[in-house]
Amino acid sequence: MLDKKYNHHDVEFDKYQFWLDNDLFKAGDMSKEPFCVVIPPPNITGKLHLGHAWDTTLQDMIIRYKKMDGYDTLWVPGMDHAGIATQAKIDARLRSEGFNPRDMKKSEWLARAWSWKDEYASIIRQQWAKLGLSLDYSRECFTMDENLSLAVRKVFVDLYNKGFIYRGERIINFDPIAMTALSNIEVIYKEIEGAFYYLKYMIEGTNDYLSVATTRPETLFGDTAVAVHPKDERYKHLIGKRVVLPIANKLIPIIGDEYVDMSFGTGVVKITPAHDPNDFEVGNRHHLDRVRCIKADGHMNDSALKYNGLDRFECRHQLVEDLEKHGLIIKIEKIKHAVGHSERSNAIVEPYLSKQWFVKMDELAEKALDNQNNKDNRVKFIPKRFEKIFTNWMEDIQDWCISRQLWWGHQIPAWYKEDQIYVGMEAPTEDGWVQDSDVLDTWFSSALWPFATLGWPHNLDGRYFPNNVLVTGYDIIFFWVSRMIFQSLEFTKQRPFNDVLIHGLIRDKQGLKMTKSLGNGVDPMDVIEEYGADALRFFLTTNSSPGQDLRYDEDKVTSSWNFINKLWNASRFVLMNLEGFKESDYKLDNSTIIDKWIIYKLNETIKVVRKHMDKYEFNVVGSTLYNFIWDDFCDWYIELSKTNLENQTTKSVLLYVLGNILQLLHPFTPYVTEHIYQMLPLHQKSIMISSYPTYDKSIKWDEDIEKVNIIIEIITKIRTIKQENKIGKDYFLISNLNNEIDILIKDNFDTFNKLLKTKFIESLDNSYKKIDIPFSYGTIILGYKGSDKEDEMLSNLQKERDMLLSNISRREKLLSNEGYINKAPKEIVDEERRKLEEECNKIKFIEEKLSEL
RNA sequence: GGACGAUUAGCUCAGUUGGUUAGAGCGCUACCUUGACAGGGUAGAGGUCGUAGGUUCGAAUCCUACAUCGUUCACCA
Repeated sequence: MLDKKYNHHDVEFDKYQFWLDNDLFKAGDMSKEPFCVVIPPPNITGKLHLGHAWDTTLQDMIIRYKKMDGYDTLWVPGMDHAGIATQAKIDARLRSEGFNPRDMKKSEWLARAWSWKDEYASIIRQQWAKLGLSLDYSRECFTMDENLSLAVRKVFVDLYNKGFIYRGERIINFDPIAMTALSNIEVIYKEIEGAFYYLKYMIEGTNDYLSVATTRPETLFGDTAVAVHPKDERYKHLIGKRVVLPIANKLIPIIGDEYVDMSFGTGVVKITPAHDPNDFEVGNRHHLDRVRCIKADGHMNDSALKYNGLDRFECRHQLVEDLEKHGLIIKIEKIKHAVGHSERSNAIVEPYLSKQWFVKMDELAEKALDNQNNKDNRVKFIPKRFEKIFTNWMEDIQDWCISRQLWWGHQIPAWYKEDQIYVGMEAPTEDGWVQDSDVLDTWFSSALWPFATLGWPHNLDGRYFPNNVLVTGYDIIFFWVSRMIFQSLEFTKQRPFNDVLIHGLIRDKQGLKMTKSLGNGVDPMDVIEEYGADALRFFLTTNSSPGQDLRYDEDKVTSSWNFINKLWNASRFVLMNLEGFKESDYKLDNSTIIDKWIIYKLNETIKVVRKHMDKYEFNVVGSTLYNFIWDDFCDWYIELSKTNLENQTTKSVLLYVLGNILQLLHPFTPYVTEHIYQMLPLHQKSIMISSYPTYDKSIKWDEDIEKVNIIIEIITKIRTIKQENKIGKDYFLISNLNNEIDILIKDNFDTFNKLLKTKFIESLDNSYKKIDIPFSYGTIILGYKGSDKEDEMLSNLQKERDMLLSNISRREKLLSNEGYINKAPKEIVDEERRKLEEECNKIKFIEEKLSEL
C-alpha cells in the first residue's frame, strides 16, 4: 500500500540503481529499429545548471518514449574538455594554491588537468543520475579520448590536404588575459563609454594639419599611413604627400583608398595595419609596413617609445595628456561604441597580427547550404524558424580561426623544421621536427561529436548514424550545430542528425538570464532535493512552447509537485480497492456506461499525446495529461466509480486506466510512475519495458458516452443552482416526467445520490419549496426546506434565457449565411445546428417556467 | 541598420494547418472535516487577445504598417 503522502525522497532514492542494475539504459537489441541521440557534452568546468537539466530532460523524454514504443534506443553520454574555460579554472585553482601555472612543466600541469577532469566528470555523472537520465554509460565519451583525438587529427589532416585548412598571418582577436587567439564568434560586442580623439597630423613642410579621429590613440605608433577617399575634394590634392606622426615624429604617407567613408568623422583615417583588420586590408593594397606597437599581453612594446611596457589603457591615458600638452588634440568627443570582449575572460579583445591556423569556410559552407535543398538529407530544424538563422549565418561566414595558445586541448598535428611544415597523423620520423605547440579550438572537436562518438573514423556504427535528433539551445547554433553539419557532410557525406530540436534559455523569475555575476542561478540539485526530479522535470518540459525561453518559477514547480501528489493519491485509491485482486479477476467486458466513458476518454487522450510527442510539443502533451488525469479520471471517474466498487469490471477499469496513465506519463516523471507501476497487481519488471499505450481505432463515440456527459452536466448544473441559491444539505430532487432523462436518472440513482449527496424521489409534499431546473431534454425539480427563493429563481431563469436568446440569434444568423453554409466544413456546420436545436429545446422549458412564476 | 521573437485574465504562460462562447497554473471570492488527496473538493469572478488598416462567410491565428520590450548579426576609423 502507498503511504498517505507522496514523498519524493522515498520514491526516487533507489530507482536509478534499479534501472542500471537491470541494464535498462543499454542499447543493442538488434531485433528492433534503432533510435539514437547523443548528449550535447557538458563542459567539465563545473556543475550542471538548470539549462542542462532542461536540455537533458527533453532528450530523456524522447528516449524513454521511443524505448517504450519499441525502439532500440541509444543515448550516448559524454563531456567536453572545453579548452579555454577549463584551463582558466584549473589555473585559478593552481594560483589559489600558490602556483604560477605557466611556470609549471607542461606535463605536470596536464596531470593536474586530468585529475580535474575526473573530479568534475564524476560530479556530472551524479547529477545525471539524480535527474534520472537513461544514458548508456557503456558508450560514454570524452572529447579528448583516444578515438576522438584520432578523429580530430584525421579531420585536420584531411582538411589540410584538401586545402581547407591553412596557416597564415592575419589580424585575429586575441584575448590578453587568457593569452590566446579567439574565433570571431567568441567575441562579444558590448556598448561601452569611449571617446573620439581628434588628433593633429601635421602635413610635412607646412603649418597645416589633417584632423584624424580615432578611438584608440595608443595605436598611432603602429600607423604607417593616413588614408583619404580618392575623390574627396577636400583632400585629394594631398595624396602622395606625407604627414608627421604625432609624438613619434615619423613621416608617413597620405594615401587614397575607397575604404574611407567621406561622410564619417573628418574623412581622414589613420592606417594601422598591425592592429586593425580593415587597416590590414588597406595596408595590403598599398604595400604598407605592418608595425606592431602592442604585445599579446596588452602592453606596449618598444615601438611605443617612452610608453614601452605600459598597459595599453594606461598608455592611452598618458599619451593623451602628452598630446594635449603639445597642442596636438583638437577635441575629444565622448561616444558610446561597441567594443569586443572575450566570451570567456571578458577581457577587451585586442586585434592582433599573428600567425594562426584557419579553416577556409566558403566551400564548406556552400555545401552545407546546398544540402538544405536536398530533401533526403536536409537537417530539419524544429521550430522551423531556426533554419533561417543557420542559413543566414552560413551565407555570410568568415574563415574560422582554430588555433589556440593553450595547453588543454588537441595539439595541432603540424610539425616544423626550419621553414618546412609537415602535417600528418603522426610525427615525422626524422630528427629535428618540432610540433606546433598550439591546440585546436574546442568546437573543432565538438563538431565531430555525432559521428566520432559512434566509432568514426575506424568503424562508424551506421546503425545509429545519422542520429535521429539533436536537442540543444539556440545559443549554440553557430558554435556547434552549424559546425557539426558541415563537418559531418564533409566526412560522412551524411547529415549528422535528422532533426534538431532547439529550445530556449532558462531565465530567472524576473526574466533575466541566469548568470554567475548576477548570482541568480538556481542549482537543479537544490530543486530536486526540495521537490524531486519528477516535479522539476514536469515543470521544465511543460511550461513553454518549442523555441521559447523559460522562466524558472518555484510556484510552478510546486504545482508540478501537487500534480504528482494528486496522481499518487488517485493511485492510492485504486490500490486500496484492488487488495487481493488476481489476474483472473481482470476483465473489461460487461462494463458500465461510466467505464466505457473513461476508456473512451483515455483512448482520445492517447491519440493526442502521441501526435504531440511525435512533434516534440511536450507542453501540449503535458496539459493534455494533466487535464485527463485530474479532471476526467480523478474528479469524475473515480467519484463516479465509488458506487460500483464491488464490481470486478470497475476494478479492472481502474487498474487499466491507471496503468495507461503511468505509461503515458513515464517519460515526464520516470520515478513516480515506475514506483506506482510496480505496485500494480499486474505488471512487468519495469515500466520502461512495458509498451507505450496505443490508440485503438475501434473505440468509437456512442450514445452511452453521451449519456455520461449528460450525467455530468446534470450534476454540475444542480450544484451550481444549489450554490447560487444558497441551498443547504436539506434538499431533494424529483424527476417524474417519464422522458429520456428520467430513465437515465433511474438507471443511475446511486450515482446521483452519492455525488449530489441527496436523494431522487418520486414526489414531495408541500412543505418544500421547489425550483425547476431546465435541461435541453427535460426538467428536474429541486425541492428544499427554507425561505422562498422565487426572486433568485426568476433572475436565474431570466439570465439564462437572455444568454440562450443571444446565442440562438447568433447561431441563426450564422446558419442563414450562405457563405458560411457553403464554405465552412460540414462537421462544424452540423455541430452548430445541433447546438441550436439543443438551445431551442432548452428555452422552451425556460419560457414555460417563467410563465408559471 | 538587418533579421528574429514577444505583446492574450492581477502574475507566469498555452492556444495544435483560420471555425464563431479564448484555456491552464498561481492568485482572488463563496461554500465544504464527502469513506484517495485540506499541498484537497465544489461553484464562481476576471480577457473588446499591443494599435490601425486589410483579406475572409468567419481572424488571437493570415497580410500590411506602426508602437513597446527583448534577442541576435553587422557595424565607420
